[in-house]
Amino acid sequence: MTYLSADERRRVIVDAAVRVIATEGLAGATTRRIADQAGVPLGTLHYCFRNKDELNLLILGRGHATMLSAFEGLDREAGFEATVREVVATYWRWIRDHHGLHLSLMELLMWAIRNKEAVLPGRDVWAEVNAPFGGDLIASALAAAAERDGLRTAVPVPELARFLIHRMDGLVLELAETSDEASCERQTLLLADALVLLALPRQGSG
Amino acid sequence: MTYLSADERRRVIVDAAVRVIATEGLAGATTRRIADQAGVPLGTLHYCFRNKDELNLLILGRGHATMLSAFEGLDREAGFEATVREVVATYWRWIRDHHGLHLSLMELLMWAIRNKEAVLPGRDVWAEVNAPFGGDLIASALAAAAERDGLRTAVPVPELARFLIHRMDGLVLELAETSDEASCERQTLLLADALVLLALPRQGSG
DNA sequence: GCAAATGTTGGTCTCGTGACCAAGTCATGT
DNA sequence: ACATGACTTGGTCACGAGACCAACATTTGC
Repeated sequence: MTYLSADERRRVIVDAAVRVIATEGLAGATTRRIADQAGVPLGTLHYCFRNKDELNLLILGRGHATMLSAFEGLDREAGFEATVREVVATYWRWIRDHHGLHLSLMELLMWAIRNKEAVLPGRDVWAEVNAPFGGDLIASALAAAAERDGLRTAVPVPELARFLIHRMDGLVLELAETSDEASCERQTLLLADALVLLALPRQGSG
Repeated sequence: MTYLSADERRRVIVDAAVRVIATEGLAGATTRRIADQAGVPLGTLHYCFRNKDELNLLILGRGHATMLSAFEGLDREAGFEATVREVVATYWRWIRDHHGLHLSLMELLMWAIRNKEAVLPGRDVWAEVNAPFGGDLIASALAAAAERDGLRTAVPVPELARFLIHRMDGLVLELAETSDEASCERQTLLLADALVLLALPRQGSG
């Protein structure tokens, strides 16, 4: 095994861990299996990480970062409706192509929620792990698009972003349960429609 | 310990298991803890259930049944919009008041998905566990309400029902992550609005 | 080119925990 | 009193986490 800096080695192990957890689930992602997948002895793993909690958090971070990268190709010139549809479609494609991983990230998220205090005493797991992703990227993309259109949305953009993100969370379960890609894809179209309708100023109310 | 029929004993244990899983999570719901909570020795638990998988499935079923009962008071005379809002509000109240349980049910669901073949070889976990709940109850309530209004929805009612159910799934995570009830409640209002907008026949398209 | 720091190996040990089972005991109806 | 079903006890077996270690390899600074 080649010589790597501890940082590089950590990267390699976390990558392997992401692979393991995507296929085996959180419960099946034992330190031994991860070490095995990374091609390093167990001792190395304990040399690189204080404990499994630390590793888990890094997996969560890496997973979200991977997801983030799916949104890099977003068209930053498009109008509001086009942007909504593009974000939803991109998100959907990512889930479809990585649903094992996304499911596991949800398991990890639940784990983090349940072990908040033990894992990150006093800190806000959610804000730390997710805000850079959902909170910023999607909300700001939508806000910028709305601004380009001179659109003052009927519902605040951050609320629309959360609506989008968490409907997609539901979709992960839906896909895992039914394995019906066509139906799930139809749901994403529905979601895009809904977001557009919610955003447009309405006749009836303010 | 009093003598009970095996069926009664099973009921008691499943009840205890639901309590344990709601507070400790799936990983923390060990046979020992469950037996402890039920006030029976560990052996009794293995006397009553073939194995833990069987118990898990029963917990899942009980959890969903509990949830089902929240919808018993639905107004079966109301129109479409009122029914949508009532279903969403009822669902939301249940989640808010039982979010530990709902979170655990999602963990169990993931477990069932990952162990499909081992647990229910050949059978469809999802259809068996969830269809009686979401698929039937909510979809049929909405369909009946639409019919009362003479409303031919722009989107098929079953799709609206799935949209509703899985947006609520996302909400469970959202609530667990943020603990921000007010924000989550606003999201439910948004969801109801979206469903109504999606259902109404639109000007632009067919 | 040498020494010190850093990373690697592979193995072992303990500790806790989890699922599960076999053989026994007890209650209850007949 | 005795058969049967209901429960108890005490254990087995497997496995994961985490810690430790002693020798070995590779860099890096000097």
